[in-house]
Amino acid sequence: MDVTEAISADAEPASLHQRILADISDRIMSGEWAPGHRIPFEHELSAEYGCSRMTVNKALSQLAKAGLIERRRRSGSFVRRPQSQAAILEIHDIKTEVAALGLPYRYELTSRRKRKSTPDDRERLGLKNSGAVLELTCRHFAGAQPFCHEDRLVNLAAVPEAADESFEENAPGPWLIGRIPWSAAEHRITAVGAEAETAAALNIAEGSPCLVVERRTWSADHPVTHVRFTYAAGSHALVARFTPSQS
Amino acid sequence: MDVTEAISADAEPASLHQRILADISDRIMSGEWAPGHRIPFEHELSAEYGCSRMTVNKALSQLAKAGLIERRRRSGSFVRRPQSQAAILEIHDIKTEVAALGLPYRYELTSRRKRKSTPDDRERLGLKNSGAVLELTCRHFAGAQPFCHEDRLVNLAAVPEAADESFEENAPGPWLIGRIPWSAAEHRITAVGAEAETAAALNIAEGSPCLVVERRTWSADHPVTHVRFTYAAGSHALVARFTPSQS
DNA sequence: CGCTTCAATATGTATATACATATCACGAAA
DNA sequence: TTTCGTGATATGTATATACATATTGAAGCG
Repeated sequence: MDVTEAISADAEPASLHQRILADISDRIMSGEWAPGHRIPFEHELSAEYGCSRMTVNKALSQLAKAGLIERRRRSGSFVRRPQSQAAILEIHDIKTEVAALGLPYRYELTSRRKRKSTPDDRERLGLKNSGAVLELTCRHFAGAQPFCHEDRLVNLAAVPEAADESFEENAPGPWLIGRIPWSAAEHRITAVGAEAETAAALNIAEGSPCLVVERRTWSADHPVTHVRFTYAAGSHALVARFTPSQS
Repeated sequence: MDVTEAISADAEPASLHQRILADISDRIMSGEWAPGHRIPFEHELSAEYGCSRMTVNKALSQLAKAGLIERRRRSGSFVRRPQSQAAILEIHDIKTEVAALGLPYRYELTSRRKRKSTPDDRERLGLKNSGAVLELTCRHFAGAQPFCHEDRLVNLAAVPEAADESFEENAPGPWLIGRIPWSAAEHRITAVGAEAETAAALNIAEGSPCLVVERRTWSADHPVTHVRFTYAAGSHALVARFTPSQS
């Protein structure tokens, strides 16, 4: 969640604890209360606003969860120095992404192989035991041009139904999303020079710069899938919205 | 942020509302409660757990803020379908990043120019009015090799003190962090082929693939800085942790 | 049959109260 | 002077209660 959620600069928060929260957050953002500053005690704020301590507590607890302040028993609450910046990266469906460009979308399956997992596969999936996996490569087109090359490994132990799906019509990404609730995932974003296979798939010169997004997904501690998306440089940018700090 | 914040799979949450929150979140994650499912009413849960409605309310409110459920008056609370996947991208300080590689860190200022903002500057900063800006370019080294090229624009209207700082010793990033509380930022991650200037700065061939991270920062609606970090491909990867759904 | 009205219901917010818990400061004992 | 204990203090959690508010479903009326 974004945890912070419209924390400041709102028109007129309806509820009292939201107003208190916004007031304090504004004073921190404006620099009036610098990092390290002790904000008034709960009982002081409750007196100031003429409300109960619980109401103030609700506001301060949310500020603490948002990482704006730090609460210390017996000492009070203090403005925190934003420490580890965290950005919220929204991962869009490729189809909608292409649609946003105003171009017609097309999906094409390039290859589909079922096999016993190799050590390399297990490495990619973060799998310990051997088992069957499904490797899919495919292309996503924006108009006539290939937009994205996808190389995906699916753990058939976690998603046995995938063995019965051809993926000639449906891209594996949306198919999996609609089937598996996931609890965790990990992204890795890098730049590479295109290798022969992806260069051919994307219709670009070998060695030309590409953006690579790798994603590993777990559902309840079981590895589900690993996917590597490759975009030609310039065709794609990842955009992230920022939120100040997180615990 | 994370609102979500350690929402599930914890050892043993101390407080009751945290336990309720974790229980529900687990049932959603496991798929037991599919999207659209109506979770028990507050009064039912309070009966089940033998606690007051306020305690249940606290848990459910947090789940709603985290985006896992949707609450509707008179109807109840429903499991939401994760819509836009969002990943939390942690942005680390370059110095600590290099330190994590076990290499000695060095910072070097390449250029420093103060000027009236050009239209291009205003475009980069998202600035309407003209005003003075400071452009800095610098390099971050990991061992003997240049690790990152930084090109930064600082809005002097928002940070006048920056005009008096030489930035020969201190990198502008940490300097700004310690001075300006920010409320929002926007990231853009792309891949490019190195241009002449950055290729020279990074000691790589022109046109070789690079990862570019651009960041625009606001403090209380005022543009503060725009920075473009360029890393040679292979030297750097952005890693993001996933959280399911967000509002 | 369609419209309005109304009451029932679940959530949203706020209160006063209570006790738990971590921590700091001060003073007593070694 | 150092160490230990003890009380004061601010936050953390939970409760029972109250009323506000949005929404739904059903009753009542034209």
